[in-house]
Amino acid sequence: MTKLTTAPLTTEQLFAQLELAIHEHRLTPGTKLGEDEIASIYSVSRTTVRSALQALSLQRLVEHKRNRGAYVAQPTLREAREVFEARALLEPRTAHSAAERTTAEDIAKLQVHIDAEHEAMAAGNHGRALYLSGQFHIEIARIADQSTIEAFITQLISRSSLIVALYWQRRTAMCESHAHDALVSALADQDGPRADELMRNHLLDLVTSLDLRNKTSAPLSLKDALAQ
Amino acid sequence: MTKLTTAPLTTEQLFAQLELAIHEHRLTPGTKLGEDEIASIYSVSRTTVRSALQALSLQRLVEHKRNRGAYVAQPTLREAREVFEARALLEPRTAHSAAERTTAEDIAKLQVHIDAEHEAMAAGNHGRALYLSGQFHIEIARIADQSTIEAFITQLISRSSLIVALYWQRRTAMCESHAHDALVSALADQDGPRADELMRNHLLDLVTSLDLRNKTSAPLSLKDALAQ
DNA sequence: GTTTTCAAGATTGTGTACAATTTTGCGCAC
DNA sequence: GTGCGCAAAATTGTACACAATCTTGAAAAC
Repeated sequence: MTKLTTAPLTTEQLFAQLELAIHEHRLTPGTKLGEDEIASIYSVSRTTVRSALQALSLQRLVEHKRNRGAYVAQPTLREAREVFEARALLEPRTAHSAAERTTAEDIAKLQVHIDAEHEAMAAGNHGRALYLSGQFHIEIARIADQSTIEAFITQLISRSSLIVALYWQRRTAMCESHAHDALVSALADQDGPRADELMRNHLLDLVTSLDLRNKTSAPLSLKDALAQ
Repeated sequence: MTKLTTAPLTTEQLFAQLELAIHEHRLTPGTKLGEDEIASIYSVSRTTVRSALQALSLQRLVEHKRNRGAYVAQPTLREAREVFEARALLEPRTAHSAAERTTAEDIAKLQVHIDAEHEAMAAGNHGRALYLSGQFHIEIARIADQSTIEAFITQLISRSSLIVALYWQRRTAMCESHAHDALVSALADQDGPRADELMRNHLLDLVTSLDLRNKTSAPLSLKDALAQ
């Protein structure tokens, strides 16, 4: 997108490009990620592509089928529930910690972030809005100053993006960052318990806006349905 | 060790070998992991070695310094605290869930595990005992049937092994798997709250058996001290 | 007409070679 | 004698080439 230089991408840069594309739903679950294809698109060698794909695989963003290639991951219903259970375990407490050490700069940063979210929404760029919405949660983890938990949450956010792509029921207005506004308010007041509670409810809202009920089977990619 | 076949190792196998060596403290924090060196030891190409090292790096078991090579990670005091805070957040609840769905087979498996721990301790094989002690926690996460959280705990256990290597104060008897016995008992009774409590205390005991107090600086590797 | 088999094509997994960067050792100046 | 600088050696990062495995298509047998 914003890549105008002809300098060859490094592994980390390619990783970031692919990660962003997945976050913004330009790459949807089940999409095959052919190594030669990506290599030619970005003008890098397959070695670099493989390295980036392995990293994405360890973050559970792509699934590696032995001798069959890499595909954008398709979290099952079970995995989807697991991801949100893990988030429910980690994020409220993290928001609590974050509130207790929020600085004025943090608030300013979050406000800018939320403005960008609103802007993306207004522009109808749902992919961008979703990405920013996720980054908001990561930002809170960063404020909590817990890099280990932040890394976990980052992974969970990424996977949540895949889950949204698969199980979002369109009738609900997903990214109403109303909840984010309230969270910033709680953080500004350094009100740990309120931030905890708000985050807990926010996650519950997220889950209910998804359709995680048992379906007999939900093969969203024709290709995959035929493969079996 | 038990590698008698001349078949070339695959990436995952090499990863497992190195991971185990780190868990068992045969590789200690700060050790340089030269690519050519490992490649010749295991008779594989550097490609395979790099792949395994990248995977270990993403699990935070090795640190990759750009153009300077891979080293067995040296968690800082701060990281050490973070790891155990994350464990305190994840494991008690996971033990709670596990207790509610423990089967007879699970108990049998855990009992075998504990016996192996005792045996390794009796044999004075502390590395092995430490490894098994970690596996016990992972096994509980597996019983809880939460693969996502299990993956997180697995990583935290691995890093805990590094932390023990760095910050264990020898005067305490580390791996007294007394606590493990009690946990198995709680699981056998399907007593969730008790398992939760036991796990919480067990983790507290672990932390206090480490020396995570602030030191002005704790450069455990001469090399690293000189490098700065 | 359907099923099975086999070969050709395509794609991934691994090994090797080259380029870039860093480290290191010696020499020289001060 | 100490400090700086440059060149040689070593090590990592990337690109390329080959081997192994899987998919695909058609042809032949039933």
